[in-house]
Amino acid sequence: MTKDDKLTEEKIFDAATEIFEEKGLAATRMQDIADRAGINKALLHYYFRSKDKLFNAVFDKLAEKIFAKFASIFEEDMPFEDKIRFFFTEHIKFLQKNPKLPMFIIGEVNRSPELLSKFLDRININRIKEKISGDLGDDISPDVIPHLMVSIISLSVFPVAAKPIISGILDSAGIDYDSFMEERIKVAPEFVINAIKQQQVESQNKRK
Amino acid sequence: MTKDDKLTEEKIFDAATEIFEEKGLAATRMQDIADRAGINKALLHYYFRSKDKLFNAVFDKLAEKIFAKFASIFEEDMPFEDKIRFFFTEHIKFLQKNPKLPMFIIGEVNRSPELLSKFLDRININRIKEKISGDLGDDISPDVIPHLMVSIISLSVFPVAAKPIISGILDSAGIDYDSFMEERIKVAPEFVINAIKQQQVESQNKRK
DNA sequence: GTCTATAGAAGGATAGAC
DNA sequence: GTCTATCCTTCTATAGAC
Repeated sequence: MTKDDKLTEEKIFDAATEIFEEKGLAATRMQDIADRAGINKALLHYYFRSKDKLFNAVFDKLAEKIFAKFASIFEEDMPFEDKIRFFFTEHIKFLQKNPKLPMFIIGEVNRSPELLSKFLDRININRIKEKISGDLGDDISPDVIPHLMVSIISLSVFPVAAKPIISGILDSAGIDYDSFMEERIKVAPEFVINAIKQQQVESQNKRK
Repeated sequence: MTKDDKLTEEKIFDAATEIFEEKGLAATRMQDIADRAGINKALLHYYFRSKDKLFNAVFDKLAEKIFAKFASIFEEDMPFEDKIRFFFTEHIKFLQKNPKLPMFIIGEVNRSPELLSKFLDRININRIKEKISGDLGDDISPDVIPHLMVSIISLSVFPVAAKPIISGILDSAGIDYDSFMEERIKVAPEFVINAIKQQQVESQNKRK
């Protein structure tokens, strides 16, 4: 494979990534990808054979991207409250740079759930669960740890995934979406930390 | 319009609703709608002229449906903590009955943001903001009320919108999705209530 | 109002020249 | 490796018989 091959293949792959991420598989046209890549439609098939194969290559790459950060963050060696703050900072900043990514992944997995297998093995939920459980001590029941995890993800992903709607509603109240998300980097972790603290307080009161 | 007209038009509309909600505009085929309605493809055009017009009729109906409950819940006359509990109970139960609805709305609005105008006027965020502000008193800054609202919506909608992914991840940890969501009706409101309580405690400590 | 048949457009994929 | 031209399937939409 010569250097030029590589360049063309990359141009196609990058263009496909942008358009698939934006529109999803069903609404994407091979012609649009060719146009954005600045090459001919036939070349798409020369390099990737079919629309499906090109899509799968793109999906793999993007699934890799979105789950790369996840697991590692809670492995860090720092106080739990700082982990929460660190997570929201890193995660929201990442999502701001890749605002279309969550909806793309959720939408396509929704359409064909077999795509799940492509990244499920990347996530060891029990490992994370134990980590958090160890951090939080006996005042938090292990049964609510999965809820805590889902809550944290919901709080950081949803406002980005539903950006057009949230943005529209905020706008109607005179609030700028971007400023709102900047605030959120601070507000969201404190929300979570407060909920956990209060839970611990109540749990200790009961024991007395 | 005779009685039979009405029946056929409804059959088409209902079939279209199911399929659009499931697959979205781009992936939906008129033939699939005709098949599910048990009638001929030509009839779709007889009653709704074009795919786009049929889609818009369906979208209007579904947008109406998902936002109907929203505003009213916080108008209820009860203690704030009960409002939170009431909201999650009602909202999660509603979403369990309509699991495809959030992704449909978010996905289609994402694709063409002009759809937003169809329901934005239904939501008076400042009205809700004032209600909540009144309920919470001075210990919660008015600036964080929008964050609180977005957090509440995130916590209830996201786990349903991302059902295939959440379900898959939970499954790999031996947790059943439906049981998880039943728990969530109780866990999520307590999470929010705890966060607010702790916030109020800290705010009062500062003042002393 | 409902059907069959078909027009007409769009999109994925391939053949073949260079 | 890249292009033009074209095939073939799929899909929306309409014409016209009943």
